[in-house]
Amino acid sequence: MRPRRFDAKSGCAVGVTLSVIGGMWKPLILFHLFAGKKRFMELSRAIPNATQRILTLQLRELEADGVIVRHIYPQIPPKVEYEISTLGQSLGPVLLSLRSWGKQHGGSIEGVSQPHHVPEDRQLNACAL
Amino acid sequence: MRPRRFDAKSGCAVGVTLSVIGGMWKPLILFHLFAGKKRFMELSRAIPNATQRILTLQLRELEADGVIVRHIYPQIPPKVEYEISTLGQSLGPVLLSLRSWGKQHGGSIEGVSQPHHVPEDRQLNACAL
DNA sequence: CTTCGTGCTGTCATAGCTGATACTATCATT
DNA sequence: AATGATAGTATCAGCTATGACAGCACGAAG
Repeated sequence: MRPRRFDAKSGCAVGVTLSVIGGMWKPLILFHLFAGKKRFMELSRAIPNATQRILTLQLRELEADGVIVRHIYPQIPPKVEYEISTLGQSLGPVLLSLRSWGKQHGGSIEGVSQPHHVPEDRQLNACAL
Repeated sequence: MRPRRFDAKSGCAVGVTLSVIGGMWKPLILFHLFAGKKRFMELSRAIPNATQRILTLQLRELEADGVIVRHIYPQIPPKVEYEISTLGQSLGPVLLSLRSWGKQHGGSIEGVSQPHHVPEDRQLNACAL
């Protein structure tokens, strides 16, 4: 009775997938990692609106779900790289599907079509997804 | 700055799509409606774990997003039918994509693979999606 | 006259997700 | 000695989604 993240509780396969990609920043992270392995601070800079704490949490969840792999280099200063796993690769088409629907029909959705007055610091966030 | 439901805040198209289908019972509702138009109580009986209030809210959101259409028959007792809209039809492939990924890889995801002690009344919820 | 069915709506409560801010350890650089 | 970089933790707080429960308006059925 502990709703794991999203709606895995639905019990259906759709819920499973949503629980994996359904974090506030998960799609963003995934798309960045699809472009290649990245270090923690690279991701942090790429997604400035997510605090480091959130980023850590989301990365841990993605890792726990097996869609990304964490490589730790025991150096000083520490170095950690995140990489899409094989399982993560298989999420590609799903994310593309979600993206293309959002692109095609997003304009029809009210509350999204009017970004009215988006603070400039939020623009950085507007990814090319 | 009002996070509409899910992560439309992400600003990316994926977030738009997730904000549309990303409710606890939205996928379930959508799949039931894909099978044909349904009355409110039919949906309520088909998804017994969702309270009527939640069902109403989710249906309203889906309607606001334009993916379902609500037909009101001014009768006594009232009769309301919900139907997938044209826009909603276009969500079909997306949901199928999500479902097939969940089916294929859901087993690898920990925390989902062990439904340990699912109360029987929750089983009804386990849809064939 | 009381109950039932329908399609909601209102109130209250809770729990999880998210955010801001500060802090840590270690070494390199200045 | 002071600062910075890295990869996070810790703590506190709030928002939001979800849930349980009750009520309502209206007519039909008994």
